[in-house]
Amino acid sequence: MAGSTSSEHGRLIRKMETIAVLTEPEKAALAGLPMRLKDFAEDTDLVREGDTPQECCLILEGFICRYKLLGQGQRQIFSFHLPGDIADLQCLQLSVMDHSVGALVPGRCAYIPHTALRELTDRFPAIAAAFWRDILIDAAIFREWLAGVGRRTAHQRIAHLICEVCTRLKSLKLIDDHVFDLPVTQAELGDALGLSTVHVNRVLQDLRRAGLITSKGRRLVIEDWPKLQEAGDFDPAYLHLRAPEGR
Amino acid sequence: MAGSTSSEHGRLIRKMETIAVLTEPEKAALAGLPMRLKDFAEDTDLVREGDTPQECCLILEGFICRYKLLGQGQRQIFSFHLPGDIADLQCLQLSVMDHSVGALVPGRCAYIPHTALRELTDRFPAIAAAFWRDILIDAAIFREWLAGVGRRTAHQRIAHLICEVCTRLKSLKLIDDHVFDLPVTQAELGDALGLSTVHVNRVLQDLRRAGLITSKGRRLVIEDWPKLQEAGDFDPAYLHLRAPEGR
DNA sequence: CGTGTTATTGACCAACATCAAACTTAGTGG
DNA sequence: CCACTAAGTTTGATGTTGGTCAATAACACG
Repeated sequence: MAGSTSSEHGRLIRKMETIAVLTEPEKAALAGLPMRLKDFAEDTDLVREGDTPQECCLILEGFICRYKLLGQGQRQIFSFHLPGDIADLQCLQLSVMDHSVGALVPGRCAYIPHTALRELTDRFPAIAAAFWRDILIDAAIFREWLAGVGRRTAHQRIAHLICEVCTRLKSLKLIDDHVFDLPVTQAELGDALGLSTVHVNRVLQDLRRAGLITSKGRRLVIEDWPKLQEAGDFDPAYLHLRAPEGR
Repeated sequence: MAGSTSSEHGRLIRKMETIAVLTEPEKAALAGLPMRLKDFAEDTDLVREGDTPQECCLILEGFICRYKLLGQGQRQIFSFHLPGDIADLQCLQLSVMDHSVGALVPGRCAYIPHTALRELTDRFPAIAAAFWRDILIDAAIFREWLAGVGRRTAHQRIAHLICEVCTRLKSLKLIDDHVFDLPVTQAELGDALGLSTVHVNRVLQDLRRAGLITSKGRRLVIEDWPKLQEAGDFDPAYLHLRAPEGR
């Protein structure tokens, strides 16, 4: 815990700052958190339904999702997570996982012992509050997805998701324009949005044809943000971002 | 804070006990919470999207839901709440509401000032933890609904919801068999499950014809729990109930 | 260059939506 | 106790979104 902060801890601190204002001692405490680093391959489960983990999993690099397999072998993806997110913060309070956390691309994460996190939240109520906020924002995103899958058309859902990911990347300062990687297959998009792969493909083509987006490989460019936002009925209020996060 | 506990506070304590073990001092503190009682009529909003409440709303009597209106005038219901639930616990941390809380039938609630709740959570970490747990369970229910709307058929979704409500009522000891009131119109069921009213109606008829349920008015009887549970792909694990809650 | 994964296409189909009307039920007031 | 009314439920006919299946084309990688 010298003066310098590792890039791993920096990721976490930057993320925390998108949801709360941190004092120097709080940042220092975060920077002192013990971390067990781990590289992971594509399609690895970082945590699995039924597990009772003793550590939380901070994403450092990559793109991961939370999901559950249903009775008939179908999959529902609940959320995507970006570097800086702690994907299983919930297991601090709910010991047994009711869903899994899986990597969509190779990446790197840091396991942080529950004991260290508990000590941190005991010493710094502001950090506890920030975690609490984070979990609530998580839930707000579930609600928004629920609204999408329940009541929005396939076109709206896909446009909405693209807007959401872009907005979150910007708030984390991982990008500053409307160009980013969406390292997700169309099948995975379907599992997140409650659509078939084929339909995802067709809708994406529509959005491209309409000039709202372009994409080569996983690189995605939002060509017309206002129209995409409108097409997706997207209002970022539910993300509860601290800073105004621009269009 | 005499020895006796009002029935209002009792409701809250009973609910809290479904998610955590409480000591006597903790129960006493809950019993001492200031409450502003209010009766409400059907179709009233108790809290509205965009509000920044200074009180939380504890349900004492009735059946309420959280919902959001979407761009095209459609409605998505996110959750149903039973007596004992604090429907907008989240506004303790996220000041502005991103959705509304509405009454489906006349009932009664108690508004509890945020200040009192904050003082409580400061003094009793176990209560803070219980609130935290409650919010996480809330999120788990959103995920389960998301999985339903995304990947389950209309028949599964409806069966699943009936199982869920019954299970939660039992955990709150508001019923002890498989008979209960579901004071919700078919239109409202549709808004919760992402279905049209007409389709809800037809599926309910199917479930009745198959002998899984019967209903007269809002009174619903689960005639064949094992089959209904199977039809709904229902596994109560996601509710994270403390006590084993019956078959 | 193969080889496996992902994207794209086409033909066809099913689940569920929409629209509109009729029927029930539960209140309400006389 | 009986009309009257409004809300909710049920039914039928018809339409559409999006699913399924199966084949082909594009890539990415060793």
